[in-house]
Amino acid sequence: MGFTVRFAPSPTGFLHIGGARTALFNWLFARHHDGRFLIRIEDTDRQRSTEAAIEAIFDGLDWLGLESDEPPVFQSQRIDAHKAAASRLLEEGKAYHCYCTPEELDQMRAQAKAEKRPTRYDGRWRDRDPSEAPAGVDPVVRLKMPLDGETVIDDAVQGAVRVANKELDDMVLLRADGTPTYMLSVVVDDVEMGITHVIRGDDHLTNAFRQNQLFLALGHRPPRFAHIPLIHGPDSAKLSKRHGALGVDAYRDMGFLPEAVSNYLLRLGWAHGDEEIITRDQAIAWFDLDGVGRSAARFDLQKLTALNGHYLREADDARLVALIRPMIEARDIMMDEAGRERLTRGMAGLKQRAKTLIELVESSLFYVRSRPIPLEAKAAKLLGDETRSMLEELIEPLERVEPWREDTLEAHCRAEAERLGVGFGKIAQPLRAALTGLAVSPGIFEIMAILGRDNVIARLQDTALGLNPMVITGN
RNA sequence: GUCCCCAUCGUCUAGCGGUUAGGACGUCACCCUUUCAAGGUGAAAACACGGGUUCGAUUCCCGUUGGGGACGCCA
Repeated sequence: MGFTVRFAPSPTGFLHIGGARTALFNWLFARHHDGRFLIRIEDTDRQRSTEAAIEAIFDGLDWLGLESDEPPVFQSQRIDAHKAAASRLLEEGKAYHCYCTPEELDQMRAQAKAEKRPTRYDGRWRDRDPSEAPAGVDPVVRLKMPLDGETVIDDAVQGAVRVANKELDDMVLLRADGTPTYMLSVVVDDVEMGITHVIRGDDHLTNAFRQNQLFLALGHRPPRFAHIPLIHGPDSAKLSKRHGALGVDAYRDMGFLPEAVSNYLLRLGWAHGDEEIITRDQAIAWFDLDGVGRSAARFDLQKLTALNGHYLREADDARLVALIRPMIEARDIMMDEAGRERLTRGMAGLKQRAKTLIELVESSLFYVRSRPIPLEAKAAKLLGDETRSMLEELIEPLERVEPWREDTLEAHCRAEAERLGVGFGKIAQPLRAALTGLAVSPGIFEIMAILGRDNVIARLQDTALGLNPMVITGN
C-alpha cells in the first residue's frame, strides 16, 4: 500500500526493551501493509553516540528478526541537507535569528517558573530588527510558530489530540554553532525518506505538535502519527535503567528466546481477542494500529518467563542443544559427540521442565558431565548409608536387564522395589540422585535409557563408594 | 507550575449501550504422578469516584481523584 515507516533510535546505549517494542510495531505495521521498514540512526549528538551502541542496536534488532528493508540512514551524514532546509526557511521568512544567550534563556525560564507561568521562549527576537543584534553573539535559528489557532493531530493510536498554537514556542532549528537540532533533522529526514507513518513512543507526543508545524513550514504534508504508550516499571514510572530495565541483549543473556520476547512485547499494549500465543505470521496478519491500546503497560517478567517456557517446549531439540552448548562449555564442561547425542535425546524431557535457557543448562549438565558427577545438597541428602547400599544391590540386576530400554527398565525396577518390600518412590529418588546429582530431573527411566547401561552402573558404583564430590550451592 | 495523555481482576488484556464482565500470567485447591515440570479440573480476584445522556451504562459526555508524559542551543 506504499506505506513507509522507520525505527529511529539514538545510539547512546543498547536497544532497550521499549525501543524493541517500538521497532517491532513498526516492522509489523510495514509487513502487514506490505510497506517498507527503514532504520535511521539518530547520531547527531556526536558526544553521546558511540560505535558500540550502534552495533548493540543492530544486534538486538537482528536477534528479534526485525531486519531493515534498506541500508540504514545515518543522520549525521545528512547535516548539509538539514542546514539547507533551515536556510530556506530563513529566506522565506518562516524562521529567524535569535540572539538570546543560554544564560538569558535560563533566566527567562526561572522567572516564568517563579511566576507560575509556562516556561516557554517568549519570542523576543521574532520581530526584532537584526540590526539590534548584540555584537559577539552567535544566533540560533528559530521557527516561527503560528500565534493563534490550534494544531490538531489525528493520531492513529491516541485519536484527535489538539493544542492551542500559543502553547507552542519558537523552537530552535540550528544551534549557535550552526548544527541542526533533533527537531529539524527528524522532519527533514522523514520527508526525504518518504515516511508515511511515524510510530514511536508516547513521550514524543508533544514533539509531534511542533514537528507537525515544521512539516507544514517546509511545504510537506505531515505523516500520520501513532504514539504508542510507554512501557512502565513495577512502580509505574517510565521504564529506565534504575528498574534494571535492560537491553534486549540482557534478556538474551537471561536465557530468553527471541520469539518469546517478541510475543511478549507484542501483547504489551496490543491484543487480538483472547490470543496469547501468537506466531510471527499471525502477528503480521493481525497487527494494525487500531488494535494498540492507549494506556501504559507494566513490564512483567513472570509473564515473559511463562511465555518463554512455552516457546522452549515448542523449540526444536537440535536448536536448543546448539544454543546451550556454548553455555555448557563456558562452565568448562566439554561436550564430546556422545554427550551431544545424549543431550539431544534427552532434550524432549529436559525442555518441558525449563523456563529459561539458563535453567535448561542447569538441568542438562548431568548428561554431559564426566564421572564421578557432583551431588547437589538435596541429592546428597537422599543418599544415606542405607540407601547407598540398597543402590549397590540394584547394580547386579541392572546388568541383566534386556533390552536396555525405558519400558523394560521400569518393569525391572518396579519388580525390584517389590522384592525389597519398599515403595517405588523409595528407590526412584535415590536413583535420580545417584545418576543426575540432582533431586529434580526428567523421568528416571528415560534418563537410564539415554545414559546407557555402562554409564548407569558406573555412576551407581561411584555413589556406592561415596566418590561423588559435593556441590556447595547458594540455596 | 503549564500543556498533553491515560484509567476493567495484583499484572497484561477482551469488551466497542443490554454479557453469569471473557482470556492469560501469578495465587490457592484437587487430579495425574518416581521428583519437578507439563497437562487437566476448579476457586478467589476488576469495571476509581460523582454527575449527566439513555428505557438501559464498564461502554457516550462533563467533572473529581489518581497515574503518566512533555516542557533544552538532548535525542
